[in-house]
This record gives sequence, C-alpha cells and structure tokens, in this order.
Amino acid sequence: MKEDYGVHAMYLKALSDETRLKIFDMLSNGELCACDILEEFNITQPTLSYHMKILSESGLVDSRRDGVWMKYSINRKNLEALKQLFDNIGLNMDNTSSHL
Amino acid sequence: MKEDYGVHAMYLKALSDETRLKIFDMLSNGELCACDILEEFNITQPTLSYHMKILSESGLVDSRRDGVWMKYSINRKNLEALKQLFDNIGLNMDNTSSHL
DNA sequence: CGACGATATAGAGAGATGTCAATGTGTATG
DNA sequence: CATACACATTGACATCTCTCTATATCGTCG
Repeated sequence: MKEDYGVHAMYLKALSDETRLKIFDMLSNGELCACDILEEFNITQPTLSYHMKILSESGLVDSRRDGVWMKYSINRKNLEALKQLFDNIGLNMDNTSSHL
Repeated sequence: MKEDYGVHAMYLKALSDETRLKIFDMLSNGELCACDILEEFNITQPTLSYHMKILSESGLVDSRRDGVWMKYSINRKNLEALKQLFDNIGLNMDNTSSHL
C-alpha cells in the first residue's frame, strides 16, 4: 500500500501539464469526444491526441470508440486511488502545531 | 476559484517525480532536515538540494534554517488547496453510471 | 469500392528536466 | 581566524517533453 510511488508519480505527471489538467477537469462533467475538447484549446489535433494518449496510458482516463469519435472519461477507480494518496498524507500529518 | 490551473499544475509537477513524491510522503510524518532525507535515497547531495528547491518553490514545502541544518516541512495550506482540486473534480462527477 | 471526416502516428526541433562533479556559501566550534 | 560540516550553486550532459507539419489509419456513407 505504501510502495506504489511509481504509479502515483505517473498519475501526477499526467496531470502536471496545464493543458491536461484542464482536460481532466472538463471530463469531470462527463464523457467528451476529442473534437469537443479540441475546440477549447489553441493546439493542433495531433497535440491533443498526444495529451489524450498520456492521460489514457496513465490510467486516469478511459477511452472508447463510438463510431468515428473517440470518447474520453475519467477512470474513477484510479482517481480515487490518487485521492487516497493525499488523504493518507493528511492522516500522517503531525497536528501539534496546527497553524493552518 | 476555477482559473488557477497554473498553480495546481505547478503543485502536481513538483510531486510528479518519484523521488520528490517519496520525500513529500516522508515529510508527512513531520519536519526533517536535508541530511535525514538524503540517507533514504541513492542520490548525491546536490541532486537532493535540487529537488528540495523545486518542492519549496512550488509552495508545497516550507523550509527554515536551524543552525547548520535546513528543516523541511509540508505547507498544509497549499496541500489543502491541492486536495480541494481533486475534491471539486469528484463533486462534478456525473454519478448516473456508477460502476466504480 | 472510393471519398471524406475523425483520430493516430512519425519525424523534427526547441526547451525543460534530472543527474553528477566541482565549487561556493554559511554556520558553528576550537 | 581556521577548520569542518551542512547545504546551495554552477556547468555540463543525456534524456524527456511538448509542439508542430506531414502523413497514415480507421470508420462511415454514398
């Protein structure tokens, strides 16, 4: 439970790019196709494809074909795993000098 | 509240390196000096210094001098801000097809 | 099948990142 | 002050990252 730094680091790396973080946030409102996402950014289609590949391969985003379109959505299980990381860090926190 | 993708991306980038993620986790058990952290890794002292600078400048880690030592600790306010990002993503999530 | 629209892949280039050895800076202590 | 210890900075290097243009692939429809 404490040794999957590699996996968590991969999740964080996937979200550490501002474009990808925005995309991930967009997906929190539901499944989107690549064309919908592309409209929101000033990047080319291949660049978006590159970012979606990184998000998909990290495991944080799922993809499926729907006819001609690729639909992307958040993988909740892995998002929860990532949240768990931060929750555990919070738990370990020494609370004696709580000047939050 | 929705436009600080840049700041959040910076937090995530700071934690997206496996070494830095481990360090951050170590700090959740309380303040540590650089020498303590260095013992846990197979990296040189300048490399650790480089990582600590990235963590400190991101805002997720605080540093203070204690005589000859540098003491590092987690900045809770900014950790909470980062957690908030994930909580908000969770909130937006469409729950109709909850196959978690 | 042939053409078209949506997405993926390849190749290239500029810049960022992680690492080290060497050296500098700051703090205590004799 | 001189020395030693803890940490920071510099410079160099290999690798990774993000972006683009050009081209390929895949699915649909006539």
